[in-house]
Amino acid sequence: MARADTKHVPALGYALLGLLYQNPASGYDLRKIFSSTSMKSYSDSPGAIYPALQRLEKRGLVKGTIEESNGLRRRQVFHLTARGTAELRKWITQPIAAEDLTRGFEDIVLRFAFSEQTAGAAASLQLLKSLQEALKVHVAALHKEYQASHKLMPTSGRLAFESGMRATECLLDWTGYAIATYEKETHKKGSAS
Amino acid sequence: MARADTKHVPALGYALLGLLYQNPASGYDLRKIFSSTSMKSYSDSPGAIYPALQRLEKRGLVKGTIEESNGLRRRQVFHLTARGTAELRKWITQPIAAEDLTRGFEDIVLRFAFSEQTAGAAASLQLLKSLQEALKVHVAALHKEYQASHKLMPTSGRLAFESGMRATECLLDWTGYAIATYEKETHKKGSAS
DNA sequence: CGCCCCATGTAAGACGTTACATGATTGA
DNA sequence: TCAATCATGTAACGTCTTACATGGGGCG
Repeated sequence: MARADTKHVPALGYALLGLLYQNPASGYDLRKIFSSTSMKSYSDSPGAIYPALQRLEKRGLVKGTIEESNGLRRRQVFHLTARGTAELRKWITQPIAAEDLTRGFEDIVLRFAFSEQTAGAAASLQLLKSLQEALKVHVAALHKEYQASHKLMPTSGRLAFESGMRATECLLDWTGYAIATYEKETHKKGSAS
Repeated sequence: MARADTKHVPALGYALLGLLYQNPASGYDLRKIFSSTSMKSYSDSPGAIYPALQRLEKRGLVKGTIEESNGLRRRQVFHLTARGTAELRKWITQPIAAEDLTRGFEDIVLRFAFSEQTAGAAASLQLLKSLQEALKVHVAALHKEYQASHKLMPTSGRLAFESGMRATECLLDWTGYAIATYEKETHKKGSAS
């Protein structure tokens, strides 16, 4: 049994963990999820998924069980181990750092997507609020940089910069909407109990 | 001199080409641009940039000239070759495919950012219109998928999906704004000439 | 002298891409 | 029988990350 804590797990690994938390699945099932749903940002190629599952198994985060019964070729169905659940939860509930925003928002949105089932609605809400604060800071920094440099840029460069600002502001708006959605739900539950 | 046409150039390579088109620069200069401006999505680590420059030079897309004169350690300043300019222009002006939208929009925005200086305002406008059409199709597909699956998702999953839709719609809005900006400029120039 | 900035580079390892290989079953 | 689908895997290759190495110059 290998240690799971020291080594870095890449984004694809967490995507797999999150899906396996919902239902146990084979590599082939997971590939189909990536290729058929809008999770196309993750690779559905066998050369990515099967080695990734092997690594997760080596680290003790998932466990595969061979399913010989059915008529077709043997299938190996993976499910999360306790360590896998813990690792997933740790990834999701960790506080949002400024660096998390520098290279795209996909990882954070993925964390949020899995948060409710894995760590509960309270954790989802906390994640959203943390993200909202981080985004406010980030948007302010972008505006500052824009003020300083927009006059020096060609039109296409300036517009490209604006596209990044708009995308960030759009996500910030979304956090407000998502927080409102969660607070409404919590309120309903609160009044019902 | 190696052939430049057959092999794939990664995103970092194009980012370097685009920056070097604007001004010749050393690896260190380029690293500073990546680390200090909002182009932080590209790696500023020496282990990424120096090998990338070597590869570009091997392919004949850039040429480095050593600058021994100044007091400090030797600097190697790179500039684009004719082939490098051609490759950059080819990358920027190629039509937008549906797959270009599946994994984030960063590459396309980068293409647009460099388009005006490299290929002219007409090319920028064409790129925007092509992007606008592709995004319309993509947004429609996302809506369709949402209709089909949103009832089955937990709240956080549904909201995460919505965040992706909003981001895409936001970029679509931006294309409209950017096109208007360019058409206004063209109009000005047109009436002035 | 020690430390930081300039400036370039390499080595080990991890990860993803592409392409290929294998093998069973179903259906035209 | 040929193709497609199910299902798993490997090998070669390219690239990125992390960490280390080097070496000159200025400054306290």
